[in-house]
Amino acid sequence: MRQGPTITTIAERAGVSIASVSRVLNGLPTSEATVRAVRVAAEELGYVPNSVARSLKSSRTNQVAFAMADIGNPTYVAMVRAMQPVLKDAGLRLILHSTDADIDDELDVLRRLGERYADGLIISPIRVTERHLEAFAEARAPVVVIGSVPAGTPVDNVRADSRTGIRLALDHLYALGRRRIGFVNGPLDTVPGAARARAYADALTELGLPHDPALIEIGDFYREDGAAATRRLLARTRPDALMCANDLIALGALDVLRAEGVRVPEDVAVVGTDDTDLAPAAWPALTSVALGSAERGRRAAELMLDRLSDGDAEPRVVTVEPRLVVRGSTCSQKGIS
Amino acid sequence: MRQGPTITTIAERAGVSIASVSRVLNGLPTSEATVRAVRVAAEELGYVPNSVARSLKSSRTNQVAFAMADIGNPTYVAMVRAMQPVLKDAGLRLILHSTDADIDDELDVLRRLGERYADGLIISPIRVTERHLEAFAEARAPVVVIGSVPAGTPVDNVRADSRTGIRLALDHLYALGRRRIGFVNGPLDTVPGAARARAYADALTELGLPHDPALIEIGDFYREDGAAATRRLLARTRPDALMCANDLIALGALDVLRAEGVRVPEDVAVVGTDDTDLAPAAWPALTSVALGSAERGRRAAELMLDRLSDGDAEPRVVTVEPRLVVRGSTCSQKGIS
DNA sequence: GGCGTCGCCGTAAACGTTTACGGAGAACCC
DNA sequence: GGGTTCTCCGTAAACGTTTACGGCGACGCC
Repeated sequence: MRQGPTITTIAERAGVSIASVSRVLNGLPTSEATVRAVRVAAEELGYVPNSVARSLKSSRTNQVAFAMADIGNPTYVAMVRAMQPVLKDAGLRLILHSTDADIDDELDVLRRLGERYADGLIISPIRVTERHLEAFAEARAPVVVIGSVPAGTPVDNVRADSRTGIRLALDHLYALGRRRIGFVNGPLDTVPGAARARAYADALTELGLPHDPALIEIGDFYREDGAAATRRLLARTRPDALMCANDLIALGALDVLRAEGVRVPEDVAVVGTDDTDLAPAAWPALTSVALGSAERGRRAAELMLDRLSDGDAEPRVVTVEPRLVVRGSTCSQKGIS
Repeated sequence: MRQGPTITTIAERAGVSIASVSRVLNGLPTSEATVRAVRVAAEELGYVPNSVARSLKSSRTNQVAFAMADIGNPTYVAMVRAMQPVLKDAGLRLILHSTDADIDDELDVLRRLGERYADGLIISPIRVTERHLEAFAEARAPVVVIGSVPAGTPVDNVRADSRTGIRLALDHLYALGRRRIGFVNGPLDTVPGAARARAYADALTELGLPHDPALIEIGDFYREDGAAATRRLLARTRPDALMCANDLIALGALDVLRAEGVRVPEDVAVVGTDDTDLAPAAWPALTSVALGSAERGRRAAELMLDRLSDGDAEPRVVTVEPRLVVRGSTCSQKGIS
C-alpha cells in the first residue's frame, strides 16, 4: 500500500517530460521512441492514473448518484439492477443514497450535488413537494426524476403508469366474471396511493361497475397493514376479488383469506402491484401489475447518459408501460407458477 | 447550472485572501471580522465546497466501494442496506459494483482501486482464487472481504458460519423426529456449496445418522434447479425432511412436493438457507437458516471504518453467528407466519 | 543558404483546495 | 524605546492531471 507512482515518477524513469507521459497515456500523437519508453516505465511501475486529479482537471467524476427511500424495497432494487449495466458500459460508477423517505434528506442530496462528487443524480422521491421543485431548478448537475413531475420542471422524467396498470388488472378480473372488486390501498398522501385511488375509481366507472365505498380499505404498504385492512374489509362486505396497491399488501390479504377459509382464487381473486420477487414466491402465486421498475431504472440511466452528453437538450418525459402478470391467485389453472 | 463559486470568488467578494476563506470554512482561528465577512460572502454566493479538489489535496475521497455478484440477490441487498447507515454516519458515500460473478471483473475492481476513487473496498467474492489473494496483497487501498479468506491474508474478514447454521437446522429436524434428512445443495465448486456439503455430512455424523448418498442431490442455486433436483431425489428415495442450500432451492422443493401431493411439514419438513424475504412469503412459510447477511454487511462496514482510521492494525476476522428462524414448513402449529 | 513548415517535445499554467511559512502590526515587558 | 511575543493574514506551494504555447531541430523549397 505504498505511495503509488504518478506521471512524474514515470517521466523521470523514462527520461521525458510529464507532458509527454500524459500524451502517450492519452494516445495523442507522439514519437515511437517516446511511446515505448513511457509504456515500459508505466508498466514496470504498475502505474494507475489518479481519477481524482483527472476529475479536478476535467470536471467530470464519472460517477452518477441514485437516491431512493430504501434499498431494501424490491422496486428500488430492480431499478438499481437495471441501471447498473447501462452506467457501467458508459464507464460510470454508481453511488447509492438511501434517504429513509426523509424529505430533508432528499433535499440534502440535491444540495450536495454542488460538491460535484457526481456528474448527475437520479432520484425517486417519495413525494414531490414545492421545495423539491425549487431544488431541481437550482441543482448544480443534471437530475433525472423517477416519478411524476409537473410540466416545465427542468429535469428529465420517467413515469410509471399505474392508471393503465390498474385498468389492466380490473379488466382481467372483470373478464373472469368478478363484479365486486375490492381495493386495498396504501396511504392517500403518498404519490402511489393517491394515483392508484384515482385509477381504481376511474376503472370502475369505465367498466360500468358501481362505486361502493365499503369495498375500499386503506392501510400502510406493509404485509401486516394489508392483512389488517383486509380483515376490516371482509368484516363488512364480501368481495369476489381484491386489488392490492402493492405485493406486500397482497401477501397480507392472502394470509387473512387463508385464515378465514376463503379459497383463492375460487372465492376471491387477488392481484398485487409491482410484480416483485415475492409474487411468484407466494402461494397461490400472485397475479401482479408490473409497473416496470427495471425498465424505469434502465430508462432513467439512459436519459442521464443523454443528458451528460448534451446538457441543453429539452427535458424529456418517458412513460413506461405496465404489464399484467397473471398467476395462480386469479386463475386456478395457473396453479403452479 | 452556472459555474459555481469557488473560494477565490468568495475571497474577492469578502476582500480577503483565499487562505483566510479556507481557514474560516474549516473553523481555524480567525478574527471575528474576517469570519463574518467570509460567512456572509459564502452565504450570498451559495458556496458549496468542491469535494474533488478537497480529495486531491487530502487524498481522501470519502467513498467506499462494495463489490458483489448481483445486487438482485437478497443476500447482497441485506448487506448493502445494513452498510448504508454505518457509512452514512461516518460521512462516507457508497459505490456499488455488480460483478456478475465474473472473476475477472472482480479482479478489475481490485486493480482499479489504484485510481483512488474510493478510500476502501468491501468485496464479497463468489470464490476466492489464488489471483484474488495476490490482488488483495497488492491492493492500493484497504480491503474488507465478506467470505472466508486464508489466515495471513492482509485483509479484514467477515465470515458466515454455515457449518453451525446447518447444524442448528439438523438439530431442529432431529428434535422433530426426522431421521431421513435429505440435502439439496448448490454446485460444489462454489464457496457456499462446498462449505454446506461438509457441514451437512458432519452434522449427520454428530447426530449419529447414517450417510445415505441417495439423500443428497445437487442443482444450481435457483428455484427451477431446486425443483428439478428435488424431483430427482424423490424419484429414488423418500426423505422425511429436506435441507436446502438456499431459499430459492427450497421454494423449488415446495413446488415439487405440492405437485406430488406430499404434505409440508407433516410428511416432509423443509428448511431453506439465508432467511431472505422470500421465506416468510412462501406457503407454508419457510423455516430458514439466517446466516446474518445484514449483520455481515454492518460488521464489514465497521471494520472498514476502523481500518480507515488505523491503517496498520492487525487484520481482523469476524464471524457472524447463524440463527434458525422456525416457520410453518417445519412446524405446522406455526401455520401463519 | 535563408526561410517556411512540420513534428515532436518541454515549460508552465490551470483545475479548487489546504497549509507551511513568513511578514506586519499590536501588545507587552523591561 | 527596543526587543520579544503573539495574533492575524497573505503569498505561494502542493496534490496529479491535462493542455496551450512556444522552442527547436529536421526537412524541403526557392
